[in-house]
Amino acid sequence: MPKKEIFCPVEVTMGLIAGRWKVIAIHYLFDGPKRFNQLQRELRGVTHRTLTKQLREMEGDGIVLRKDYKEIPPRVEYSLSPLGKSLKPILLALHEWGEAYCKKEGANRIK
Amino acid sequence: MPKKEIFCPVEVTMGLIAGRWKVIAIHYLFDGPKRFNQLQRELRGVTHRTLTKQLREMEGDGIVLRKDYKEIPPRVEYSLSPLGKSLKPILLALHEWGEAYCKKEGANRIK
DNA sequence: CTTTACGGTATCCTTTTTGTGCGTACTTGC
DNA sequence: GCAAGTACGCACAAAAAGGATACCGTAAAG
Repeated sequence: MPKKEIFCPVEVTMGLIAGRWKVIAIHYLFDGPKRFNQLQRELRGVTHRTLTKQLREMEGDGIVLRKDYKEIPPRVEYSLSPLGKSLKPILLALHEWGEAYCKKEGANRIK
Repeated sequence: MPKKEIFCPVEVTMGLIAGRWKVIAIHYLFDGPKRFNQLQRELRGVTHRTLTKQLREMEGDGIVLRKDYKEIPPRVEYSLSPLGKSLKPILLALHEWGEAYCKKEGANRIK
């Protein structure tokens, strides 16, 4: 999205979670800390470049934590910060609504 | 967003409301039906082309209704469908979280 | 007679986002 | 000794989103 002045809190939140893989990444991170490649495999389809970018953005926004163990071969763990965990109600709301929507969609297709 | 297979309901919902002006438009439509130009003025900054596109997409997804009065000069009213209105909890969650985030941001800046 | 408003469509262009593929430094397993 | 895995960075390319502008037909206002 191009830059735009944001006045409404709703947009603030959207600005932080809008990103092709962010919500799903957050979703998976609710299971607990994950290593980079583990996450990438779970998200099936992200390239490392994109995943890195989105995780780093979320780190910058304070919703994801990055722990670099400085080992060789590299080991990096991503996890949700408390702020990130506080997104749970939103994720739940999105999930619930999406599920209901899909059911309705299915029902409509039968007609 | 480029095309991508969607497996998770969370993504379904995000796919429908991700769009530069969609959530704010929905926000304003919670006030009641609005005419096109009225909405455009309220959203300060959208071009009519973009607003048209986003409204039509939402119409296609079933969350917005479009009533064309077939008058001259044209009169078209947009409103939320019941499905659109059912997004309220999500909007509220986004709003609440965004507000809390902004306060925290402000607090951090003072440090 | 000109301007303004309405609700768009069509065309072109810029910005933003995401993907592709290569390179890296080092270790472990075969 | 060679491949595979780890967590990226980087240059380049493609795709998608959004914006700028012109135009349309009609009518009311000035």
